[in-house]
Amino acid sequence: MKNAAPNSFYSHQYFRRTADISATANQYAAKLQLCFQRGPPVYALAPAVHAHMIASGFIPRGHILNRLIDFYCKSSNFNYAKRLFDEIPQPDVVARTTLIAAYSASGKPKMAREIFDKTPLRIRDTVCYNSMITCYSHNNDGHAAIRLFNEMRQKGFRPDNFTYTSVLGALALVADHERHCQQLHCAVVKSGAASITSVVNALISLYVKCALSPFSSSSSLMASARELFDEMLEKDELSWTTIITGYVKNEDLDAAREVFDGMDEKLVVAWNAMISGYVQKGMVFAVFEMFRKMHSLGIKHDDFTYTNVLSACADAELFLHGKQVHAYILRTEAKPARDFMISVNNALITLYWKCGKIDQARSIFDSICTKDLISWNAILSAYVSAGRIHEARSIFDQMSEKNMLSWTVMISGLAQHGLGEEALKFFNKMKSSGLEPCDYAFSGAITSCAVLAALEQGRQLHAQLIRLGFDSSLSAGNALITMYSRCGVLDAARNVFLTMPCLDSVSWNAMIAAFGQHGHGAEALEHFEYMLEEQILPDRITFLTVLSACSHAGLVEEGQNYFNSMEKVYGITPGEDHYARLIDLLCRAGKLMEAKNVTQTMPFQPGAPIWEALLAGCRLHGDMDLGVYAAEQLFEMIPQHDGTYILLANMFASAGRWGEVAMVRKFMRDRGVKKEPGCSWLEVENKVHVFLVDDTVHPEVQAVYSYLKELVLKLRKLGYVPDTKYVLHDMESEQKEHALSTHSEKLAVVYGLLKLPRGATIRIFKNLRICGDCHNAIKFMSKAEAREIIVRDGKRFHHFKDGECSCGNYW
DNA sequence: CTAGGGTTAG
Repeated sequence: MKNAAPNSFYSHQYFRRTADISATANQYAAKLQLCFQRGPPVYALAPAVHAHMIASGFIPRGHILNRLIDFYCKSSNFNYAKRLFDEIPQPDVVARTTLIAAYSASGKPKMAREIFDKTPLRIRDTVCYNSMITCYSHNNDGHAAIRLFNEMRQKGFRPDNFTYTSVLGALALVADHERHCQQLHCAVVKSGAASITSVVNALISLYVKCALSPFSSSSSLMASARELFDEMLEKDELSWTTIITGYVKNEDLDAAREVFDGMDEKLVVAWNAMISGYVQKGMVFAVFEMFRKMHSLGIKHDDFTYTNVLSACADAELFLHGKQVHAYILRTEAKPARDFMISVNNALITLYWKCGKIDQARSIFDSICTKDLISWNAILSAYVSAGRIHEARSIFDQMSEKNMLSWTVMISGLAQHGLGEEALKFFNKMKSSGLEPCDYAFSGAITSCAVLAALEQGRQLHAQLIRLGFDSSLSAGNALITMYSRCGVLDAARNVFLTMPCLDSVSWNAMIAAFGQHGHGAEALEHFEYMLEEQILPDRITFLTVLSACSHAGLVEEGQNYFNSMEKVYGITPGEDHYARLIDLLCRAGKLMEAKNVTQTMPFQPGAPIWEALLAGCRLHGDMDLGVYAAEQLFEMIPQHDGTYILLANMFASAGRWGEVAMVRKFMRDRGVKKEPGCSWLEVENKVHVFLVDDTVHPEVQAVYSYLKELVLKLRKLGYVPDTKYVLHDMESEQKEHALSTHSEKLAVVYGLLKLPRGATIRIFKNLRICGDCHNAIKFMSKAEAREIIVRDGKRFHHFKDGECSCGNYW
């Protein structure tokens, strides 16, 4: 808050003391002038001054009325200002310019233009043109601003300092090349404006903006900017901060710091610029150092300083530091000032939720008197990030104004919590509400397609993305890698990965996970090594994907080595999820005792994921005793989870111990645990077809059953023998074979064979893990029908071709 | 009445 007024200004005392029923026009003018000098908060006093005028029967006209209108505009009482304006029979150019500026500030260039066009040419002046040019520039329409500048000169108006400064700002919006800078630089010199400080400042900021463009060399343009700065005859506050922020934006903090250190009187703005540079680079301790130095030098922190420091704490999840800063603010700032610090409160909401304190974030939110859109979006993100979707929805519904971010937060939040259909509904609603989705919104929608395995829809989104020019977006690219991979098109995922202009750890993690899920362990590990070569540091997720990849491909030793290197080489302490994957890795290789040892030597008590991995390993290798032990632990921890019962029953069934199988099933019944029914689906002609186990719902299911019957006879001739140990019920063997033939994945594959054109790959998705007999049968189908069949089950992908599966029967 | 610098939401 610039020039914050003393507190007494918030009461009407100031006016009451000087109030005089016979105040003259000159006295009112003086009073308003005084308010104007005291800074922005005092604009809010317009109603008080106006009330006094009304009470004393004074009718404001001319200059005084204009100033009153200006004050109403600036204290966001715009509607009232407009009413006063409309009552003037023939408003002069000053009144009109005031309104143009107000429309400009509230992002309504069309309304501003309307006032401007209705202003007769004979009363127009340079200031009026300046306002309109600035309005275009503020609303990102550089070309319109430049057109108006040319028009103004054509009509004989002389540009002044303000004009040049504004127009340079507008030119910066459209210029992105070194050549532009040089041309404009020449034009400024020719116009004779090159000695005006504000014009040179604008020129410097033009060089800075062009330096940020990917088409030009940052260092040479910044060198030119610096030359302009060094040669300036009269530098003002803005000259210093423009060059400092220029360096900060171009990520040259050392150069910024050098200029900063050379300032005699360092302004708050300059401090804030430096701090924001350190925040963006994640240099938290440099941020704190600057914050403390300001304090010890007696330079007052303002709301920009606070928001910067708080966001540094939020990014680094330094909860205690953030809390201390919060306490410091409450101690230091006078109470009335707090209402003006909405940005600080918004930053506090973010601090608290990023540190996992959702309810504290909520109480900050509730304490804000006049919440803005950022407050609402911040609390929305808080609930979404915590998976509290219900509360998030209720916040979303309460919002009177929503912008792109509000929608995007909802879309990506729903997608990340597996609510793909809902997310896509929001994406479509957003479009129909007239908002153009940004690349983040797209990445949420694409993630939903990954969740739903909706390949066609995902492809369409990809096409739209390219049309809108978002194809170089990092977040959209990362989402596409995952989407194509999870829809079974590994090649497309790799193509996206290869054509992305830059990659971050998320991109690498997504690609490594894709190779891993498709059983390409070697490529996954190869990409991990490439990632290191590219100097991208692996994170917790990287190791989860690497360990999974090793597990899926049976690379036990490699996996163990990577696990051991986590802490030693990369300083990442393995969490429970990492241990669960290590155990999974060991179990699959039959090293059950080693896996059990890990559970005993781990630095924490084993939880459900650990026992689940162990139980799955015991089922695979028939270790009944250890399996039962693991299951008992799981019954204690998550008694309602159906997976435990199924794994245990499967384990007994494959050993032919039907008594125990029946017992497990009785347990399930007694405890009211329901098995999630098997369900498979595939896309045919852009429509999703779902098959349940023993399906009777799909309209064409009879044709599927009869073709399946035919097919099984054919497969038997090739050597297929139904493996009835995968049927959990104890029944006659013929019945068992029938039960096998109703599995949803078989139905879906057969539907694909019937409906998809010859040679087209069949892509099936299943909610649970694929059953052993189906796995075997589909191998035979791929040979008999000469088809590539890809099945994504609950854990991974199986590529069937020529009677073989990419998983090597190892899943 | 008009210009140019620093902040917060994924």
